[in-house]
Amino acid sequence: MGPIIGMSPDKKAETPGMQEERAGLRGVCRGAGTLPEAECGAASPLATSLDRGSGGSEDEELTNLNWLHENLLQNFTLGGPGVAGGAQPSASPLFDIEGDPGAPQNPSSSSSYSSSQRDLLKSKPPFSFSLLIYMAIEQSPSKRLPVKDIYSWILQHFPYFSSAPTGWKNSVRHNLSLNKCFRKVERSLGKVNGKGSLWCVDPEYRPNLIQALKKQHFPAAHTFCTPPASPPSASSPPRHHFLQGCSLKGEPDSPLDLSQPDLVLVSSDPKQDHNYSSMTLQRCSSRSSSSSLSSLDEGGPGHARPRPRRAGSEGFHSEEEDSDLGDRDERGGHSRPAPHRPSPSSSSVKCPAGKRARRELTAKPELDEELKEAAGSLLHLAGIRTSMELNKRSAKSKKLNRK
DNA sequence: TACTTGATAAACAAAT
DNA sequence: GATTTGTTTATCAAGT
Repeated sequence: MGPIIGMSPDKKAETPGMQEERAGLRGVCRGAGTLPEAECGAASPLATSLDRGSGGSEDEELTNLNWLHENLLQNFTLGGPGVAGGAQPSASPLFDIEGDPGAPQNPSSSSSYSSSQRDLLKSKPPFSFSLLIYMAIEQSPSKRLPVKDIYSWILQHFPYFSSAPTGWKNSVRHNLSLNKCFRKVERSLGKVNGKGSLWCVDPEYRPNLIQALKKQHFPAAHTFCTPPASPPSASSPPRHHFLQGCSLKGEPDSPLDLSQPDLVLVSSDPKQDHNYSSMTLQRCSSRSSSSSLSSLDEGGPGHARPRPRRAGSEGFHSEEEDSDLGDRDERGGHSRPAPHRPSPSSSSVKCPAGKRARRELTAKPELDEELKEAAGSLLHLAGIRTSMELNKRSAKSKKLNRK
């Protein structure tokens, strides 16, 4: 996905107002989208272009993702009751960031938001479907949702889809099926209501998803900034209502702890923001063309190497893990078949049954805790590593820009 | 140019 | 039988 928009030209045409919105938001983002040093923490060695301040070029302004933050902020602070699937925004750090239910968090209903900002809500979300799904799932109390509720969540938070052709649902299902980050779990026994299974996030990939999410959301590298010791200053722009709250709340191991935007490296380089390939973190194996984060553990294009053992996915793990090797190696390590070319060996390569079997295993809560810890550790390590790496790149691109 | 990634469309099967 | 869900394949655009 390209930066900011990431949609095909025809899709650009679908949202003709985007450019104006972006232009309009530039002003907004200047004020609300940048990270004050104080918030990021002066001690952070990972300051990025956003933090570098207003010295950025016009081009940088156009390409920076601050407006995404705005969008995200707005979308995630939309909150509101009645999220399908039991997702309860108000109970989520994403929605009730500061634990203040009374806080005005609904920009769409707030007159303080410009029409362009509201329009932005109706523009195509700058998140891949994987991330949307991830957010939806993680927003649910049980961390698992049926497809239908994933639809609902997306619809509710990204009104763009309400008017979009229904193909997006197909894409959602497609992503769920193909993206290893998501796993299917059976509905709890006795609960026969509803079709299909529940979907949850594979803890193993949670850090990857979080990182990808952060990369899209928070280009400013406030990586590993410690949570602010003091409450947000009154001068903080609206955006920080989200961010600060995020960093204030936060159990370290909380899944999709967007309440910790600082935990994961974020590159300020727009060119990197959507470049999952730049991630050095353990990554999802490629499962398909549309598997987001799909090359996370590829080790390189076309590398059919054994996947690293899981750092802790026992929640979904079983003896099937053995077949999982085969499964994932076959599907992931196999890498993606050459584009536009049917894979002749697909019958021997694919192992949907194995995946199904694995997916049907339900997570064990006690193990899930371990997974969360493991994920947290991974996330931490990965964040440090990638941030340093990306900082290098950032410096490099800076050099190039000067030339 | 080749490759990766994400989006989209479509077809199909199974479940409800 | 219609709809929903899940899987798979193919194609395209954009970025590297």
